[in-house]
Amino acid sequence: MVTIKDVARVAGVSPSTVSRVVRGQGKVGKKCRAKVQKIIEEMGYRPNTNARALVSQRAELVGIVTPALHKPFFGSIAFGAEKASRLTSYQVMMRNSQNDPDLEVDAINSLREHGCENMILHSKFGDADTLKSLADKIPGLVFINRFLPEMASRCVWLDNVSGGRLAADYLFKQGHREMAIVSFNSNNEDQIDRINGVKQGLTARGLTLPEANIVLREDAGPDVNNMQEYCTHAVNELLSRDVSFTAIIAYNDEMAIGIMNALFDLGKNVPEDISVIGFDDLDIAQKCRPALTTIHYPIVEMAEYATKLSLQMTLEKEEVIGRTHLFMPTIVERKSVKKIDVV
Amino acid sequence: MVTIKDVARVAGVSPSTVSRVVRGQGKVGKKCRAKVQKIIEEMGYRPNTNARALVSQRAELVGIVTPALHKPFFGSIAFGAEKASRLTSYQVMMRNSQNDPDLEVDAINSLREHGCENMILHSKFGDADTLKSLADKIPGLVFINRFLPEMASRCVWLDNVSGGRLAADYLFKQGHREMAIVSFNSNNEDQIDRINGVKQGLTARGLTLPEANIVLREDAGPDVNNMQEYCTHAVNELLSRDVSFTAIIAYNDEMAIGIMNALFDLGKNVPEDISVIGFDDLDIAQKCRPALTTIHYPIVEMAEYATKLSLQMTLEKEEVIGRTHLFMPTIVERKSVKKIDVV
DNA sequence: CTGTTAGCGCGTTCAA
DNA sequence: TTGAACGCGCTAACAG
Repeated sequence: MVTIKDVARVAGVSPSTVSRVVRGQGKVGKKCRAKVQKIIEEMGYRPNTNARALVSQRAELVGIVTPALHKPFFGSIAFGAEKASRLTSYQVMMRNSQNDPDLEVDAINSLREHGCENMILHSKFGDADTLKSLADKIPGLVFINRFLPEMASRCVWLDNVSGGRLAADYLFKQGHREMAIVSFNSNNEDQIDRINGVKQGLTARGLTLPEANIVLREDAGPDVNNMQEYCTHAVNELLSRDVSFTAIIAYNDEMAIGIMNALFDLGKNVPEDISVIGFDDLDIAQKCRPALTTIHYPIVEMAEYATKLSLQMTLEKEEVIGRTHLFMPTIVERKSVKKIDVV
Repeated sequence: MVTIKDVARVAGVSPSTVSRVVRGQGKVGKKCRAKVQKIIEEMGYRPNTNARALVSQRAELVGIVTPALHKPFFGSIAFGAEKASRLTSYQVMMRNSQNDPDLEVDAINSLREHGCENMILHSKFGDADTLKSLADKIPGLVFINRFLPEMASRCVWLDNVSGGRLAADYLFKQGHREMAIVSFNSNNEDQIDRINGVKQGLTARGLTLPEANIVLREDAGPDVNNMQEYCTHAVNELLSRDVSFTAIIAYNDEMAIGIMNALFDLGKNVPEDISVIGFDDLDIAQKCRPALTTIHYPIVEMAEYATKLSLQMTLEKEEVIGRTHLFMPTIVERKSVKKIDVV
């Protein structure tokens, strides 16, 4: 391993000078700089990041903590963060939290031991006080996909209410007047927002959504293991209630597909018999048949933005306060919603 | 930040003693150890990994380099590696290579600057010489999903030939006698192996696969951007050749789904009219309809194994040479293959 | 069993 | 414009 001393010796200068050349800072004579630069390249010298982190008390590290990286939604967060980091000299370090608040704290702490000051945290279940105390210690901590009013300027999140409204509006424009919702009932606030958005959209059109048209289950959250089973139960439940609807609004794409499958298994056609709309716009939404009409969640862009925000918070003087970072979803029209002629 | 000196001062001992307690090594008096331990916990002391890495010349880091983390297959590699790392004190650092050999080398080098000695590399296009010279410098470099004969003991890979054979065998048992293959034609050796496997399977049954039943395209590899378009073209091509077959063997699940969609768009039913079989067993395979019969690729287990292997190579004395690490695929039976009664 | 010393590679003073 | 000296937090070698 070639060190700064090696370069200095060969170049006939002091380590300090090499250091100045490497960092492009400080006054160095023109000729001297060129010579040192040349030798650096010849010897293939690369600064030791550990030594740097030690002396400067900051590692150029972006930490990512998400529930499970093999899920495309979270993989996209990692992808976006890496994309943004690559523009700088920062590296990405990651940990899965498995949605366990304790593991989450473990993950964060172990990242901190590495001098990681920049972190993107996807936490749905960590309690606000814990997160607040973490944020006080970690200057570059940013929350993705969660809104904490007391730390609004660190939150990069999506307007789920708008997403719900978008779904209701779109269905209305396609001629639908009676809709149903299949979602979860957990601590996760996203689905509450999405449902409220749907209700708002309908109210604005002078329509209402009967409570019987909403299917929720107490014992499940978005990370339920057997999604298909859950959806099959939910669809059966909905049909057994004997309420009327022409479209189902799903909590997300995964559920939408589970619902389409359940309907398929019951011999019902989507969208001919029943329309279905999703949320997230995962890859799978364009790969299933019928291709899923859904609400696009710009997660890669959000992760890139979150990473840049985090970097800005630690690198620049100006505080990024007084505003939050709210992204807007959009609708992606595909084939799972039928156009109904309004009489 | 609380340092080893702080703990030493409060405990009334020397930093070395604290160090011994922390690492659980060396001789420390029973009472002394207990006291130091208590103070460590009270003060919330955590060793600075950068200082450790600096002095020991090795960081406890597992680096992962894959083409693109937002794809579930690669996300699963990261997931598996993290899962294995979490059992130790190692952290995971990751980079996307975007299938670009230059970016790949960049990624590896920047990982090395962090003292990362353990790396899991998913490289399909890096040339053998480059990889060999990398391997000489990086003691814990492991290749996943690639076989390099000269570095066999560092390769954790899948028996693609067996996978192809498995597909052919299964189809044969379901009564199929005439099959078609839709795949790619790039430098990637996987598809060649898989096709050879299919041929082997058929040969063993006394059957042959006419070349006209194989559709490949020169200008595309597994990372083709518009998979659906590619599959639609491929299916049209196959049908226009007017060859006879009852089942299509796809290169992977993504293609299989593209093929099913193309058939669907042409008004053909899977599996009633044509059977389809995939490869990989991604999440999507069980979520599409008909659910996809496919060859299971145990990628998470392989990534875990690769990580442990890498750790073993750097931590333990015994060399892990003289054998390679070949995983076997299995078949997962779902709904996309029709059972044909053999007359 | 415990403490002292030295040094990992680097950035940051402060003198020259 | 350049160099020498110091210390970041820790471990290893040695001394006691």
